[in-house]
Amino acid sequence: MTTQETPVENLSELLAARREKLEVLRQKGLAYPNHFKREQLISDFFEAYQALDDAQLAEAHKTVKIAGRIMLKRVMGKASFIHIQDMSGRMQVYLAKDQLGEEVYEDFKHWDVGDIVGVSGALFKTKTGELTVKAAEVVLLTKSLRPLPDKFHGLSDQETRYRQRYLDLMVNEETRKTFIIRSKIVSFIRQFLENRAFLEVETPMMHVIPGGATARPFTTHHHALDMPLFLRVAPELYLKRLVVGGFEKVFEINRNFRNEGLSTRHNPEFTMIEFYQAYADYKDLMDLSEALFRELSLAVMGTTEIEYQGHKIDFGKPFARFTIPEVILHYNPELKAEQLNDVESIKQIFKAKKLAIPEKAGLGKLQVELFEQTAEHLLIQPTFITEYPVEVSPLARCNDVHHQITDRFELFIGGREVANGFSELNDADDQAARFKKQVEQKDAGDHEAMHYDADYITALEYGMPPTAGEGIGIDRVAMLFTNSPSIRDVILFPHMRPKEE
RNA sequence: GGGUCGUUAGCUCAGUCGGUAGAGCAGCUGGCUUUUAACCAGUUGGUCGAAAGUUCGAAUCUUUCACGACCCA
Repeated sequence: MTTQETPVENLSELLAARREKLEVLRQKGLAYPNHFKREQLISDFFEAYQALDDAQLAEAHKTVKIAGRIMLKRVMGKASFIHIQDMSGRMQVYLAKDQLGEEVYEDFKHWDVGDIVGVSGALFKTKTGELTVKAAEVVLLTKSLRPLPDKFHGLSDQETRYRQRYLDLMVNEETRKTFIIRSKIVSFIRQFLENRAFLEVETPMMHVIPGGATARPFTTHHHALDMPLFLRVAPELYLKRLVVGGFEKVFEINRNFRNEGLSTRHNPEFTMIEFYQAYADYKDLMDLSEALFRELSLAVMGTTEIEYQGHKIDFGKPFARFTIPEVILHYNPELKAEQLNDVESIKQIFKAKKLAIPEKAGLGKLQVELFEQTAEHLLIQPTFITEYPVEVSPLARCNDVHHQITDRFELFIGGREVANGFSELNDADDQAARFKKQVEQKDAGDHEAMHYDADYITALEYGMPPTAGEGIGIDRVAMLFTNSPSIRDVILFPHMRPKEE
C-alpha cells in the first residue's frame, strides 16, 4: 500500500494538526500497532467492582487490560483523566506522570478525543467515588484524523446521523440501544420459531418472475445469461414450494425490495420474516402471533407494556379481533352495515367524507380503502382485522361460507400494519385463475399486479398440504420497541439520495 | 407529486431594520497530580448549502436548484 499524500495546506487546520501528529507516530514506527490484546470488556468487571469501596479495591488489586475510543479528556498538569468507550460501555482512566514516565505522559497530552487506546492497570475509586483504572501502561492504537462531534451535545443533525451512522453510533447512546434491541428482536423471533420446530431457509433474492406480493419490483440484468432479473418483492412463492417439498414448517428472515416512494414508513429495502406451517389455518397463526408478540415484549423489554410515541401499548391483554366491516362501523358510528354492502352506497360515504375514491375498485377494495383511511391509524392496541376480500388477496384461500372473502388477517399495532397472514391457497386451478386476473390488471397498466407464475402452479399441482403463512415487518416491529417515529431510525444505513458535490 | 420548515467554524447553535461574521465545545500555547461537559489565561479557525438577481452594500430580500426533516396525496 502506498500512502496517498493529501496536501496539508488544503485541509482545515484541525485535520492538518492531527495528520502532523500521525506523521510523528509514523516516523517513530508507532503508527497503527497491532500487538495490544485486550483482556476484558468494560462491562465484564464494571458491575462487580463498582460495588466495592476504595479500600476493598486496594485489597482486591484487580488489574484489567481494556481498549476503546477516547470520548472525554481532562488534563490537569501532571495528571489526567480520560473516558474510554468500548462496545460494552464507558470507563474512566487515570493517567499520572509519575506512573507512566515523562515521555509517555508528554506524548499522551497530545492525543485527541476520538483516538483509540489500550490501557492496563489496577482498579481504584476516586474521591468522588467513580470506579477508575489507574493506568500502568497506555498505548495509542489508532490515531483519529477527524474530530468527533461535540462531546456534550453529540450529533443531532439527522442527515449526518443517517449518512455517517458510525458517528451516530459512537456518540449517541440511544442509537446504540436501538440497534441492540433490533438485534435482540430478530434473535428472539428466530429462537421462538426454532423452538416450535420451524426450519430456517434462504430462498432466491433474484427472481425470474417476481411474485408473492402486489408491489413494483426493481429490475436488474444478468450479463452471462443476457436476461432480465427482478429483486424479490417477497419470498412467499418459494417458501410454499418448500412446503410442497415436505419442509412443513419453514421461515426466512431476509430483505425484500419494493420500487416505491420513500417515507417515514417505507425504505426500498426492508426486512421481513415469513413463516409457513402445514396443517394449520389463519386462526392458528393469529394465536401464534399473539403469543409471539407477548413473549417478544417480555424477552426484549422485560414487560408486556411498552410506550410508543405517547401511547401505551399492551401486549398482555388478549388482542382485539374485528372483521373489516366491524372495524369500519366501530370507528364510523354514524354508518349503517347496509351502506357497506354495495358499490354505489359505499362511494357515497367516500364523497360525504371527502375521501379520494380509488379507481376501478370493486366492493371489497372500496371497503379496505375505507378502513385504511378512516380506522387503520386508530388501531393503537394490537388488533387483528379479518375478512379481507378476495380481490386484494390473490394468494389466500377463500372462505368456505363467503366466497368473496378470504381466510386472512392483518395485525395492526400503533396504527400501522405489522403482520399479514392467511390460510394459503392450495387449489392449483383457483391459483391459476387468480394469476390470470392479476395479469389482466398488469396489462391494464397496474405496475404492482402479479405475473403468471407457471412454475409455481406446477408445484401446487403436485399438492401442497393445507397450510397457513404469515409475514411480519421486522423494521416496523423494531420501530415499536425502540419508540422510533421513522423507519430510518431502525435501519443502520437507510437509503438516502446521493449528495451532489 | 404538493405544502411547511431547515442548511452559518470540525460539533451544538446565535446573528436585530440589509451595513461587511459571533458564542460554547473541539484545536493550538501556557498554568494546574483525584477530575466529571474539569477549571483559568491567551489564541487560530468561515466560499454563511449552490447559482443568479435586486441594491452603493446581501448570511439577511427575490428566483431557481441540491439535500434533509415534518405533514399531505
